[in-house]
Formats: sequence, C-alpha cells, structure tokens
Amino acid sequence: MPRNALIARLERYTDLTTGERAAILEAGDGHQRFATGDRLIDENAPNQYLYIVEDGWLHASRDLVSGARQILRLHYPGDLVGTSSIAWARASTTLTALSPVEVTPVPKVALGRLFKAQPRLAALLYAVAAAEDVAMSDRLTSLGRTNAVERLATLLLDMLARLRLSRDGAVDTIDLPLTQSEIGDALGLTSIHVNRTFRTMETRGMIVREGRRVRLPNEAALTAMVGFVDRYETVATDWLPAPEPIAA
Amino acid sequence: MPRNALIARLERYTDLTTGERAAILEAGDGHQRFATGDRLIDENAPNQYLYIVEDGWLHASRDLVSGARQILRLHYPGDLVGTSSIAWARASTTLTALSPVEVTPVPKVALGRLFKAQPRLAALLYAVAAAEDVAMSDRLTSLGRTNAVERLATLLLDMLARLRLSRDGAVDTIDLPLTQSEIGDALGLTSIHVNRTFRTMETRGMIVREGRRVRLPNEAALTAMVGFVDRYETVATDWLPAPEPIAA
DNA sequence: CGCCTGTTTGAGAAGACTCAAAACGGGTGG
DNA sequence: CCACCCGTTTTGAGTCTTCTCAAACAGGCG
Repeated sequence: MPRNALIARLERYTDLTTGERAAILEAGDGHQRFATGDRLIDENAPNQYLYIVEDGWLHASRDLVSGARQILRLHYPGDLVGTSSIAWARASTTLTALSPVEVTPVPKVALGRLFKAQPRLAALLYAVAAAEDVAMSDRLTSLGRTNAVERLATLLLDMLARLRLSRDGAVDTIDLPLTQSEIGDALGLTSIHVNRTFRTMETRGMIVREGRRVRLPNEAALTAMVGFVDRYETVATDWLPAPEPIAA
Repeated sequence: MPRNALIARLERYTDLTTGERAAILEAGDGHQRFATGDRLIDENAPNQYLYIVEDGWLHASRDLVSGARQILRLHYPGDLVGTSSIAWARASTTLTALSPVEVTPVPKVALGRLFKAQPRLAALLYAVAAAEDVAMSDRLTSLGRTNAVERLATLLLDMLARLRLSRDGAVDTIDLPLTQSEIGDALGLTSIHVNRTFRTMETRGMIVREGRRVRLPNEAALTAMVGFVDRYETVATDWLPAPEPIAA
C-alpha cells in the first residue's frame, strides 16, 4: 500500500481499518511537487482542492491592504491543508512552500464521499480539526497577550512539538526554514525586532544558535515560562462511532 | 418540532431533511440556563459535552500564567460551542455567559452517533468548523498586524455580521454586552487604551455612541479600511454527499 | 446615601517600530 | 579561484504606539 502521510498521522491517534486506509488513498488525486518558495494556491483564487502534505514544510498566510502579511500557521507532513476552501469556492489563504514540498491533492467532492463511506474517519478528521483550532487559539493568545521573547519561545516549542510528530525521537534542535522576516510575519513583529529578540534569548541562555540551527538547552524552563501545551500529541478518540464493516 | 438554534443556523446554508433535523434534536440532552457572568465550563475541567447556544451571548477565553486573559471568540445563538473538548477530555477554554444564556448540551458520543447516521450533516458541520477557522484567522491577522483602531473596527464589524445572522434585517447598531476591559482582552489591548480608541473613533466620525450602544454611520468605509470579510454569510455546500434516505 | 463596578482622563515609561546602513554568506559568472 | 551580487542578518538612533500607575468621575443598586 502506498505511503500516505495523513494515514500515518491519523494512525498515531487510532488504528485505521483497511477500508479507512483505502478510502483515504482513493480520495487522493495524483501527486504534485513544489520547489521552495512556490505558491500552491493564492488567497482568493478559485479552489476545489485540499492537499495532504506528504513531505516538506509550508505556510499559510494572509496579505493585508496595508501591505503587511500575517503567517497564520505552519504545515508539516501529515497535515490536511487548505481546509478553508471547504467552506467556500475560493481559498482564504496563500499556501507557500518553505522547502521542496510533495502533496496529494484531494478534490472537495472526494472528501464528501469519504464522509459518507467512512463516518468514523470523518469524526476523526473533525477531532483533528478541533485540535488545530485549539492550536490556533494558542497562537491568538500568544499574539494578543505576550511579549516578543514569549512569542518566539512559543513558536520554537511549537515547531519542536511538530517535528517530533513526524520524526519520532529526541529532537531538540530546529533547522529553521524561515527567515527572520517570515518569523516576524508569524509573530506579529518586525524582522528587526525578531533579530533583537533572538539575541536577547541567546544572551539569557534560552537558545543556542549555530547559523540557522536553533537548540533549546532548557526546554522545560521555556515550556513553563510560556505555559506551552503540546496540542498535537494526542487526540480523543473515545467518542468516535464504530468503523464500517470492512466487507462493505 | 422544538425550536433549535443550530438547525436554524444550518438551514441558512442548506435545507435539512426531516431525518437530519431529528438527529440534531436527538443528540441534545435537555436544556441548561445560565445567568450573566456564569461560567458554563472552566479551562482544564474534565468535559464530555458540547453545547448548542439557543439564546444569549457568551465568550471563550484563556487565562495566562501572567494573570492576563485572552478572549478567543464570541458565541451567539446557533453556534456549537466547546468543540475544543472534542479533541481531548478536558476543556481548553473557559466559557462565560455575557447575558442570560440558554444552551442544549450534546454529549460527545451523541455527536459520534450523528456522524454515523447523518454523514451529510457531519460534512456540513465540518464546513461550518472550517468557516470558523477562517474567522479565527481573521482575528489572528487583526491582532498580529493592525493597530488599535483597526482592531476595534474589525470587532464591531464582526459583531454586526453575527447579529445579522440571528436577527435578519438591517442592523446597524450594537448593544455591547462587553465591558471595555473585556474588549481589551479580546483585542490584545488594555482597557485604558480601548477607551482612548473609542474616543478616537468617535472624534473621527467612525462611530456614534449612546451609552453602551454603538452605531456605525459609515459601515462601508470601515469595511474597506480594514478589509473586513463576512465569513458567516454563506458556506459552500456543493461538495456535501447526498443525505440519507428519510425512511432509514 | 454609600459602595462597587466601569469609564474617563493625566503623566510618564517601555516595548516595538521606522529609517538607515553596515556586515555576512552563499551562489554565480568571469 | 576570485570578485561580485543579492538576500539576509546585525547594529544604531530616534520615534511612536501602547502600557503602567494613579486618580477622578459616573451610574446602578442595596
């Protein structure tokens, strides 16, 4: 059976039946590759697809009338991205590749078929969407109520948590694919202030930098400081309905 | 058939079958009433319920280690709230009544049954969740990249759009149930700065105030200034699977 | 009538921003 | 192999928005 990052992600939370795995694979419509910096889809462009991120990093962003930009979230392998186009016929965000990216497009109607054929999978996707909603609430809280050092610490902890989802194991170093300007767009800061914040954190011993590589020597202390909670580790599955009989 | 605000909300987007309406009513488990200021659920408290808001306003908030608070979203009649507890066994936000509130509790497992029995309804709920995700992205962008006047203008426009969902018609006045301190918690500002921002907007003719009542005399201009988009008006339903046969 | 919550105003401080420019580093072409 | 270029990072100086602390004011309620 072909590799599919969404299946791997969901199986982290619960075992899927053969029928459920097959349904995900059937929903996919080929593969697409993008180079670093490519845009998968533009804000406001007509769109009938979701994408399963198979490999690489990308970000979802929004442009303002003022010319500023807000990066809304980072996406990693196993994410189902572009869900905003589920609600409308146009994309509400721009998706940009931060590294070479491979995705599996999923037509919206295929998602509809999947909801009908595999209700338990639908419920699981709803639970994952709820978890991501909470992660977004965390970011909103970070931007609304914390200073630059806390925001950057939160971002680094969040990236670490996500990296551990794909590459299991003891990751304590991040190879940043973002420029300081992009980090600023994610945190609601200017690139200049991001730079100064990095230096502040370095001076205080919160981070160690080697080029674009960042290590958190005392992750526990940072986690306590900002009250970071890993929202990706588990998702409740106790309420899901029974899976469809496989013979179906 | 009893009144149910979620049914009314969903029927704004597409007609429901008798079976679908019945499924929503069956999922509900009684009714609960709360007075202004009551908390429906506390952050981190064990929780196995969602709530359909039947009447009244409430807000979802998060408390920080620093003692600050972030209000994440406002909820109105027709909203399905507490979805964060879908993903875990504990609530991730505190829900507080801003007015006398009436809700219909829905056990998580009942939602699971509903997903199985009425896949089209499940898909519609997923679409509504996607729309709310985009609305949250709007707030994130507002906090990250706009100043106090723009944030307050965006909040007022958003409230107006939501009021129009319940009370159809030409609403151009908001009876604010929030104190300036609460508005600050929603916008990432201090109550003092919220007060000054109100005054600034009044001076510039952007708003007219009569006590806690706010009117937007030139909504079009404000909408253009902040690039506000109403995310609640419509939701795409073209991709939904066919409804279940009613005889089932 | 006094109290409590919420609103309004003032004054000074701080965090983050703007503008400007220098230093760095990786890739390209001669 | 070196010089150059361009994007990125770093540093400096001054400004501005928003915050903090403080206190007066207004309105509803017991």
